[in-house]
Amino acid sequence: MKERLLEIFSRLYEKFGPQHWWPAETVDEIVIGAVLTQNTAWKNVEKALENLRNNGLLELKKLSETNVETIKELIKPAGFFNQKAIYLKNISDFFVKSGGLKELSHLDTKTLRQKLLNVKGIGKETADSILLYAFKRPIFVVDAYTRRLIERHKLCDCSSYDEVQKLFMENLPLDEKLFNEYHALIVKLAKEFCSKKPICNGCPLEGV
DNA sequence: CACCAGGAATGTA
DNA sequence: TACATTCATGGT
Repeated sequence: MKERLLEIFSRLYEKFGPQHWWPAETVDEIVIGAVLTQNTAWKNVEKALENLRNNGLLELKKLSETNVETIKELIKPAGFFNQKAIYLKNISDFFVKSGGLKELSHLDTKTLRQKLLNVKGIGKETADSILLYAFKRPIFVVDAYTRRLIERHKLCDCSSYDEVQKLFMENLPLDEKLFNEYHALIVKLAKEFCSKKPICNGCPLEGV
């Protein structure tokens, strides 16, 4: 299994090259983007991020001081704006009251993950995205694409988030750089080949 | 027109 | 634990 997972990574990396994730200028932007992209095309998230940037609100501390209605209007392009505006307030308040990135960085990964999951609006995937891309922790992010990959290539019969995550984390070195590229490459693969079609045409993973 | 996108919360059984 | 429903804009 270790060899198969590494072979898949190699093929994707050779085909697409480094993805340079997370596409953001600051850590705050990563956290905000992670919430906005929940079940939403990244293209729409970029519009919402740009609206926040143009209003000087692309910072967690700023958002914690902004009323929800204002945030709703600015993030509308990203969809689910009524919920996400509240979610952004929740995660912003959490960061502020916790002393910001610097203080939270002192916590071990398990503790930090649990604290993030306690924030309403932050589920497993969003929490792990923040841990991996904002805090640089070696956590594997599992998304819908990852599950399709597992299913189509019959890597295991697991389906739950935790089971799929364990599959990768117990069969790969716990390397933040590796997990960063791996997840980004799976998203890239899905966008290029397997988004809607059940079978990839010209998919770089043929025969794996 | 239908379907999907870098999910999560809530309710039901 | 395992599903079903709801949330909402914008691209294909």
